[in-house]
Amino acid sequence: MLDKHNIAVVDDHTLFRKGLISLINVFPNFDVILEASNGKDFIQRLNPEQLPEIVLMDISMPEMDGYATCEWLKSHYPAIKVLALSTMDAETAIIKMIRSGAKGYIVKDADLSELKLAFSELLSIGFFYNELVSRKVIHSIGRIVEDNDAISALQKLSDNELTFLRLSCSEKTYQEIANEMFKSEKTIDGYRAELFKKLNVSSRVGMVMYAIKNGFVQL
Amino acid sequence: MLDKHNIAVVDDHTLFRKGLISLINVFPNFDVILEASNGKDFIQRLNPEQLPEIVLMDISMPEMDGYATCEWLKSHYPAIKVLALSTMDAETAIIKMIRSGAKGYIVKDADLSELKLAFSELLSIGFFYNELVSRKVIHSIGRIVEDNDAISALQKLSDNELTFLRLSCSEKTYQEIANEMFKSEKTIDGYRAELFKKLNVSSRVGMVMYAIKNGFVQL
DNA sequence: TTAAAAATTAGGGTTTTCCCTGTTTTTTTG
DNA sequence: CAAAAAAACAGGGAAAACCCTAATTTTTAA
Repeated sequence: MLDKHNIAVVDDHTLFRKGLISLINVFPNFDVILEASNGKDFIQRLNPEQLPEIVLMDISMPEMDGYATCEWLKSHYPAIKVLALSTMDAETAIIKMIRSGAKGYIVKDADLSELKLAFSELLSIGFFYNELVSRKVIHSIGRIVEDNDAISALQKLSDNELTFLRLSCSEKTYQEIANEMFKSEKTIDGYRAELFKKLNVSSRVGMVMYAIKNGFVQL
Repeated sequence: MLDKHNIAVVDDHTLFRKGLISLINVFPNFDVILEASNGKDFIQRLNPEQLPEIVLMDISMPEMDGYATCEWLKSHYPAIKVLALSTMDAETAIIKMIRSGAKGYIVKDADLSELKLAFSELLSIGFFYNELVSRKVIHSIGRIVEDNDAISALQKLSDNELTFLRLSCSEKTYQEIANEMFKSEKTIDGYRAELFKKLNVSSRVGMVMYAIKNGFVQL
């Protein structure tokens, strides 16, 4: 009898999670020993006596998202490998997740063989960067080399910029946003200009779409 | 040996679909006989010799989405019951799907027992409206009664309005959109005004957010 | 405790968006 | 065909968004 590898699955969509677990348990050498609906839930359930080797983790989750959970794991259990799982193939999401310490990235419409491959690679060579991820990463690095504005997407936004960004995803005017943030209109105009640069957009619509695409606001 | 009920599963996310199928096949009296990755694929694979009784169908899919597929089924195989499956609990999505002929609606973070219940109800009483759906529907009807602007969200948009809406989800100016559509700026301004009314918004940002939220554009 | 850096505020001008009202053209329908 | 409805187009004006440059205040760090 071969020893099975322990897997954890963290995803807020119950049906998806249960389905995934059911699929994984069919693999002869993998065993799901832990499931959780978000990062906080996961940390609570994590039993130091029986740690998973691999955590299949969704990015967008309530309470505590994939990025934060990944960061937490990196500092608390660096040996545990996170395989990020997402519908988004947005470059920033992938880069951000890898920066947070994920060892691999797989999209939800991958097929079963790819998931199995990802598990194997994670255990053998410690990471799984498929063609999609490689392409995005190279693209990102390429852009950093040829145009160092483009790190922008990964630059952190200040609290005020973030608040402004969120408030901009509405029908409020900049003036109204200024009032709400107790700042002058000119300050808000500064946030706008700064965000346009950082996010590489040139209109409020572009900014809002960026915010939605990258999960800064939820609809 | 009891006769099993035939199920079809239509979802573009392979991992999710496979997982779901694996889950359903555990149910003793349900059997997945057909899977497809979108509406077009589903219609192609549909075998009149062996029709499913229930189709578990995602809403947002490439090529042909849940609404269109549902409409097609309503006119071609009215006996087949569609159980809409979505991450969105947006009111408009639910209403729109039900209008398209879906007999039930279930969210992806429902639990397994709810899925089973939905199947049973569909077969016994022909529909499954859980508490969530009922609430949304009632809310929607309520709004229609007290404020008949609100049907707006469900009013159809003309082809030009739809094209304009999609093009607006970008950093293009209205002038650029006008050129692209070979229309005068004033005509485009008319589309804008009409959409503001229909979608009940008052700014381009609001319009764009509506479009994204309701799947008129994908990010 | 200063010098440097970052954040906030300002002035002022251009473009785009928004919102009226009304005319002309095209399409639909009795 | 003629009336009605829908679509396209227009003028013009106000508000909001956008985009410079630059001064002042606050924070950071040598």
